[in-house]
Amino acid sequence: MTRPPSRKATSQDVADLAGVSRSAVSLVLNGRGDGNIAPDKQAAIRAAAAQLEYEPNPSAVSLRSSRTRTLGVVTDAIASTAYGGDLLRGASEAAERSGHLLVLVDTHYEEQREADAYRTLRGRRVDGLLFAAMSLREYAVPEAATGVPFALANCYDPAAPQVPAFVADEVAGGRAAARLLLDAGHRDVVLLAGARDAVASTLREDGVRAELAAAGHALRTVETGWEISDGVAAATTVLTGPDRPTGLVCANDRVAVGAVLAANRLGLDVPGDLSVVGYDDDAALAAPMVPALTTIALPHRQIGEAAVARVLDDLATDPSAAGGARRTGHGTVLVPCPVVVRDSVAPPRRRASRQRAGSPSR
Amino acid sequence: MTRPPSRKATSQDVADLAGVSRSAVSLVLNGRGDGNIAPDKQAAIRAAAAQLEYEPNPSAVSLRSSRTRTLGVVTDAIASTAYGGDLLRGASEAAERSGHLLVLVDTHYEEQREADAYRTLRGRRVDGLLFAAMSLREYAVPEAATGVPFALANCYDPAAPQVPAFVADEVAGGRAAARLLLDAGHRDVVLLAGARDAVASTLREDGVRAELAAAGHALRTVETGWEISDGVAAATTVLTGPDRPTGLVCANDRVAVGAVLAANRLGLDVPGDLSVVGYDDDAALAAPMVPALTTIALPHRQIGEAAVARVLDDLATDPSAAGGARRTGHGTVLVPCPVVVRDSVAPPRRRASRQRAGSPSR
DNA sequence: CTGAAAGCGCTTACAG
DNA sequence: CTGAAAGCGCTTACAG
Repeated sequence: MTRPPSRKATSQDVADLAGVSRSAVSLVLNGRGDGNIAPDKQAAIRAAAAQLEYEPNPSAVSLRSSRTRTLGVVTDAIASTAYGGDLLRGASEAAERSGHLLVLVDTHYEEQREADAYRTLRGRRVDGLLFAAMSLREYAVPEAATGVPFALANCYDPAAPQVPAFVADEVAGGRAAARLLLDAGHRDVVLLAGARDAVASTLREDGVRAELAAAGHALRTVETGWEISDGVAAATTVLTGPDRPTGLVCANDRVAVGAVLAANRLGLDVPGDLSVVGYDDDAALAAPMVPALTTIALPHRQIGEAAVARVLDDLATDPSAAGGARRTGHGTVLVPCPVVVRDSVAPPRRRASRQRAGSPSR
Repeated sequence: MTRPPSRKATSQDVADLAGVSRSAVSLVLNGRGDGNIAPDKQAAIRAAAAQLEYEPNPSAVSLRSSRTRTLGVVTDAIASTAYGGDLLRGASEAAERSGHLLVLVDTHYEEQREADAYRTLRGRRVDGLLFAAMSLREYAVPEAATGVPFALANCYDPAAPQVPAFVADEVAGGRAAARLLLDAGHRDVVLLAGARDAVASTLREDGVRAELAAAGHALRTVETGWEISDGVAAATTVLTGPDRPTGLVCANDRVAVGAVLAANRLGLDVPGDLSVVGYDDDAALAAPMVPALTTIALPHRQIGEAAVARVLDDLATDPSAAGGARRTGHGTVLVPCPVVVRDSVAPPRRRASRQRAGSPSR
């Protein structure tokens, strides 16, 4: 009891207090007491452990087990985006449930840092590895990431389709976005498509086009960027041009905000004169927007959860995994995108004459 | 050389390959070779280490040194916000520079999770601890956070002023925001103040008011929330009421976006008819907005960096810190908020008659 | 049913 | 200048 309070108790301290050996302490605290240790001694051990607030030294446990109960997460920039946090949240909750902790390295898109990140993490002897992308993209799994259970979140490697990868079902999301407008009665839809070099925009466009086509309608597409300003510019062009559409599907919520902004500046009301569908369900933008944005959510949290679950599963399945996982072909899994209905979609107003600019509807 | 490639090399492997003892390997690789080990043997050891890609097992090192080279970060929700990422980025870069890694636990504002978070992290024997708040607030340092170097980022404990705390200088930020408008020639300024219960809004308001007062002007204040929709509502009221101001200081960029939205709906141009200053320099909003928002940036990255540097410093200073830090009174440090000039502020238009709604200025 | 011993991989006195 | 030994805290065969 003269142990200074600042020093953490060891199993020896517990053994001394309970009057048993360290082995007994270990057995009991690891649930292998029954049949090995007398019940009263078990109770004494537990009591001593509780009194001393004993927690096994993880370095010692790791040294013995060659497991660190730690998962490495390398991300391209995910800690710097609002919805990236959701992915991390799903991941860390899944990890925590099984007693694992996440160690995060953010590379901010710098190639050099990425190589270092894997090296650092492997050096730390993480039990598994994850690469999480800020937004959907292709990703070439580097050599440094192999030899340990590994999964991809929000990205996939076309050259290594057997690597477990968890991505949003963007095509279905695009279909859902179009369906929202179709169900409200829109026929005349333009897609503010985002940047063409992003795979998400291509996939979403495929979905929107397919759904519209199935209903017998053509789709007009305008390539944009991903920012509010891109939405303003593109929407201004579309809304002042010929054949003004009654509905807009936007590449993401930021573009949708830009579209609303542009509409307002032109004296057009959303959703009265124009319906707008966003994408992402960005917490800072979609719900708080006026009008609140109807949008397609990205299942980032589930993606994070599923990716960690997979790594943990591989770890449990393959006892030798910590030293070099063998993976069999499993491939990419598509996680559905929930539809979030709010206030930016309404039936198209009967097209009479062009709405007069300058009569804001509220 | 028959070592399977999946097994990581140990110092024994290196010693065998170099033909020396493990001690020699340790000495050389830890920079204490000179004067102890013959130069040619040193070279042999380094070569062997490189060839085997030897990396010391961190569990073994930790067990011996009782240092994990790991810092625990508990956050209230920081991983779920865009600018929270900046804080984490600053923190992890500072940590990395000295060979430390960050382990992050996000509590999502759940009290219970917070207690668990500290417990988990302490159980992992982190060398130091940080609490990082998503936005400026007071924070009662819990018992579980003591006994190890500790710092607060983006928050402070009024009951424990000696705890190192790093926060933005919001008063100076508020002054700077007002100064921007004053310098452009505005006299008639309204503050869309955010929620009154937040300490940031109070501090910013003090700054704005002080700067205006020093110039001989009064300040009108409207309490709002923090979201786009709050900005829309408040700005609509202010802009349609008597004594329409020529300049608006907004509690944050989201409110500023709402203010611009409201102005546009009323047919008012920003910055032609109304100047708007934001706060936060939110990456998704400020620069991409149309017009790009002039705003006051939050120095989140520096805050994260400084907090980690402080913990690391305490760790280095106090050799017994890992087991129970003794801290002397240091208190809170204010980090300045940079001014970011973009396009949402202009000189006030000579007040003639009210600008006609419905003539968008571009 | 229980305790003594070995060993995970490292570093640091301590002998030679 | 170098190697053998001890020990960090744990768990798991292995004797008793």
